[in-house]
Amino acid sequence: MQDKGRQGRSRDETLLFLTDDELRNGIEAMYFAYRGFTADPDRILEEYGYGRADHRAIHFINRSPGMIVSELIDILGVTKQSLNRVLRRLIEDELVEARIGDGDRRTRRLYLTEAGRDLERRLSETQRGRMRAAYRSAGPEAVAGFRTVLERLMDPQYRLGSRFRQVK
Amino acid sequence: MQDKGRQGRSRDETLLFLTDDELRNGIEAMYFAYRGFTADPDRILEEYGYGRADHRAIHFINRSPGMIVSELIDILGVTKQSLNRVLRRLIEDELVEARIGDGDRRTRRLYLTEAGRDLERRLSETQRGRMRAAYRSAGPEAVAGFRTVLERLMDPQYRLGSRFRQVK
DNA sequence: GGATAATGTCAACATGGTTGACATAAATTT
DNA sequence: AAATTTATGTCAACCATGTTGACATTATCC
Repeated sequence: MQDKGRQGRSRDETLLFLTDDELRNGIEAMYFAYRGFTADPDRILEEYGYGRADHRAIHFINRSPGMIVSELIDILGVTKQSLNRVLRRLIEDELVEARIGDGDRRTRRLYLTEAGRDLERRLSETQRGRMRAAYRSAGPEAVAGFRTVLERLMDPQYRLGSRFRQVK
Repeated sequence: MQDKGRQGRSRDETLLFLTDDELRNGIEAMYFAYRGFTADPDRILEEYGYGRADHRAIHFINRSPGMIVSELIDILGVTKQSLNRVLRRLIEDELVEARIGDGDRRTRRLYLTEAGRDLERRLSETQRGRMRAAYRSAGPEAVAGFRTVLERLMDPQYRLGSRFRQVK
C-alpha cells in the first residue's frame, strides 16, 4: 500500500499531493465547486421555467452555431429523445432556430435567435462573473494548473484540443 | 467592451486568462471534467440499482461518521424529504446505520456498516484512481492551482477550512 | 405544560434522464 | 430503380431525484 502512488520513484516530499486523503479532498472540492458554479444560472433559468438541460443546449449552440442535432447529442451525451424534448421547447419559444442543412437536407443546423443570444448572455455573464472572480483571486499560475488538471479529468475526446478538430 | 474585465488596471500581458473566451473555456472544462469525474462511480452504482444521490450520502457519512441527519441535509443542500428517501433505502439495505444520539435523543447519528464501507471503498477507489492519474500527470504545482481555483468557485461555507470548524 | 426542534412520512408534482417502437425524408448503395 | 441506411422526430412508459405542503411523533427547552 505504501508503494501504490509512487511509480517506482521515491521523491517522497513532492508526492504528498497523491495521498488518499488529498485525493478525497480534491473529489469533494470538485463536488462543491461544481455546485457553486451552477447555482447562479439555475436561479436565472428558474425565472423562465427552464432547467440545466436547456442551459447546456443553449451554451453549446452558442459556442458552435450551425451545429447539427447529432453533433449536439454526442457532445451532451444524451439520447435523441431527451435532447428532442429540450430542443422542441426552445424552438417553440423561439430561442433556437433549426435550419435545414444546405448540403445534407436530412440534417438540421442549430442557431440561437436574438432572444436566445440574450438569454445565453445573461446566463453566461453570471457564470463568467464567478469564474472571473475565482481566476483573479487565484492568479494566472493557479488558473493554468486548474485547467491542466481539469483537462486530465475529462474523457480525452472532450478535451479542448480534440473537439472541433475533426471538422466534418 | 474591451474594458470590462480589467478593473482599471492595465497589466495586459498577465491578464489574458481573464478574457471572456478563456472564462468560457474554463466553464466548459468544468462541465466535461465533472462529467468524466462522475462517470466511473455511476457505472458501479448502476450494478446495485443506486444513483448519485446515494453516492453522495455514502461519501459524506463515511467522511464524518456520526454526523446527524440535519447536518447531512445542510451539506447536501437538499430537503429532508429528499434525503429521507435515500437514507431509508440505505438503512433498509444495511449500508447505513442510524443510532439514536446519546446527548440529544431526538437526533440520529449516521454510520456506514461494514457493507457500506465496502461499497464506499469501491466507489472511491475508481474516483481516486482518476483523480490520482490526473494529479500525477499534471504535477504538484498544477494540483495546488486546481485546488485554489476550486475553493474560490464554491460558496464560502463549503470551503475545506470552514466545514468541520464549528464543531458543535 | 407549552413551545420548539429533529426527524419521519405521505402525496403530488417537475425535470431530465432512460428504453423501445415506429414514422418520414433524404442520401447512399446495389 | 429499388433497397438500404442515416438523420431526425415522436409517442409512451418508466426511473431517479429534486421540490412543496401537510401532518405526526418524540424529545428538549423554557
